[in-house]
Amino acid sequence: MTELTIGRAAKNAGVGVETIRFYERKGLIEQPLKPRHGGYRSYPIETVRRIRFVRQAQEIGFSLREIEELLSLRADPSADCSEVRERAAAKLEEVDQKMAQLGRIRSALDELIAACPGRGALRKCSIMESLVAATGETRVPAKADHQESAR
Amino acid sequence: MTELTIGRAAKNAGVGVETIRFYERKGLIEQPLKPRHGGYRSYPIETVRRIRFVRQAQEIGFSLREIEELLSLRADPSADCSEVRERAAAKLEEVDQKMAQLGRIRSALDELIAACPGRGALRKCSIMESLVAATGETRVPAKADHQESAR
DNA sequence: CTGCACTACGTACCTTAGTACGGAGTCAAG
DNA sequence: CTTGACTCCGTACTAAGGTACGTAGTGCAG
Repeated sequence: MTELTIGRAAKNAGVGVETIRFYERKGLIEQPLKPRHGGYRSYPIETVRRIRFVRQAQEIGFSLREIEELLSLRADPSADCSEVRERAAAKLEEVDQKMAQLGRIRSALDELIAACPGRGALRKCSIMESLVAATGETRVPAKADHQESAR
Repeated sequence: MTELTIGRAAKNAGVGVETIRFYERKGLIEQPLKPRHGGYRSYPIETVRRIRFVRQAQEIGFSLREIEELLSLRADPSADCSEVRERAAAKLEEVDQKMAQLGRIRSALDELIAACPGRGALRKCSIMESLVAATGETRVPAKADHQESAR
């Protein structure tokens, strides 16, 4: 049997026991309400993977709610796929936006590092300036509010 | 003059007025303690850009504390660069890790979408399965604790 | 010169994501 | 068959990141 107690599962997943119970309450992982050994929870390694996924997804800015949405995406051929496709496509969009932003910050950091030991007059000195240089300045109207239509 | 009131700055940056005050307290943006017009805060468009940066960085999983660290990176040729370089390199590392994870999720979503309308037996049905397939299964010891050395 | 919108400041309150606690039951090595 | 480690459950507490609120002071369009 490849089932783990909550303690072992927590250790393997790199979280605390309480966190697992918390995720269970939140519905992020199915609680094993089957009559388990002496009233103790028992987890398949699958659940450990799931918890790891949750943590990794958090690191890149997904909330638990969003992660639940991700995890609930299932391509069941017997169900109507179009809805799942749509939701998956929407998530993909989000992911791509995150990648783009990450890429901008990455270039800015690169530039910063490159500019660092350069002698002579530096133009790009901070992340902000590198970003502006890298993205071509997002225009700020600075005026033109006062009478707004949509809220 | 290209200075904005807090209300205009907030609108331009896409946040609430209270959020700007909050960021000021946190030290994320410099508070204009210069004797501004009638006791009112006044912001350069630069600050609006900064706030936008904060929001974008949050979207990809940086905390306000980390964002402050990012923003404080400055390649000043007159200061000692090595420390800035080091911190920038560390951040770059973090960014790359985020990108990798984002990439994995992206592939999993791609695969999910591709698998969706396929007739016949589906093997990869959920994000988790696509991920496992994409990453080649991280081994879980499942045993070998009970007597641990390092904490 | 008046009125409404905007601002200041401080404090209180909210949500998200855990963490900690206490008392009672369970397991298994010795 | 005892004892120390582990688990159960419910409730309480934290920290981060805002958001709202009340009172009082500006600013400017009409």
